[in-house]
Amino acid sequence: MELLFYAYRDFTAEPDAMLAKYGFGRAHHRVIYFVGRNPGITVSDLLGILRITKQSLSRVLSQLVREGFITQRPGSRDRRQRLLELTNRGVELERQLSQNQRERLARAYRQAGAEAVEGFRKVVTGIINEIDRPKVGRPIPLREARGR
Amino acid sequence: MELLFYAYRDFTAEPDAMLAKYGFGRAHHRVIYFVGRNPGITVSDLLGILRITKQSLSRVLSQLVREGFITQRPGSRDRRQRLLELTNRGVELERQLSQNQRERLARAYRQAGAEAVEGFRKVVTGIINEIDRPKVGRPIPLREARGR
DNA sequence: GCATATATGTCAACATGGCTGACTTAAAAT
DNA sequence: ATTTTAAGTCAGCCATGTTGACATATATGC
Repeated sequence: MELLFYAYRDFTAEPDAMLAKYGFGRAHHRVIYFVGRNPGITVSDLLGILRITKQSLSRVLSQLVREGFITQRPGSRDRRQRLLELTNRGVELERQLSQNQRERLARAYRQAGAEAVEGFRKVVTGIINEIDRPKVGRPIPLREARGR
Repeated sequence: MELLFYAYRDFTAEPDAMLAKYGFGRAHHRVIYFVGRNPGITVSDLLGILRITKQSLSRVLSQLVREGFITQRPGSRDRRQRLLELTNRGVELERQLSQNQRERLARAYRQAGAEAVEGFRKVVTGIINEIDRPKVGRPIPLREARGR
């Protein structure tokens, strides 16, 4: 428990500081990250990942759209949906924000060795609620292709 | 990065829900947890772990003291200090809150196996800032014994 | 085709837990 | 005697979560 607290504290500290320069917070980072990983994701799928209310998401998402980091386009199969994607600017910001975290992980992996990384992934996956484990590490299937 | 997000999200969800019944939040949990792990810790050491301002800490700490979960007593060597300890009530709440997390970790450990756990600990430790790694897993040395 | 359900968004109000800045008190250190 | 340190307080701000109520467009089902 202690390990996880410290790790999360240090894992988020530097991106948080960078985000502050844009007037953004950690919530913006999460949205950018998951939209980047799942181009074309729907609002409701994003809500399901973040587990926040749509009112909370709306605040940060509309800011990101307004400032040109994310675009919305209607779904072709279901035109109620607004599929989300990063703009070039969004991709750039994502890259910048994650760089620190990637480097931090890369260092930790290098020091610990491949076998330890394997164990790390196993345990961390085991901490996640069983229902959500299958979707980790894979992009959310596009609703476009999912049918209804 | 994704793994860590999901794991932390699910790791904190249930304690958060329990805390809400007491009118407490995650910040209270952190204080209770670290005071429980480090009986007699000083306010400034606690601030150093949590990395928040004393004004932020004060809000939750004084609530916990007022409601009888934590006691303060002056340091014997340095009487400016207020050493923090859980009351019986505090211990009980800590136990309750952490039970979920301990069980979750125990399940993950059991499924992953001892070797994976070893790797998990190595990698997570590597994620933590180097400067703080030594103190993880050990109680903070009491200032009483540390001298000044 | 009409009724209902769904995807998304919006307004308003509130709570939690961060923050800064300014200032106080008591005790320790020099 | 002066300065530094440990702790606390007051006030106000900001980010990000919440609930509840309601609006709009589109899809779906009978």
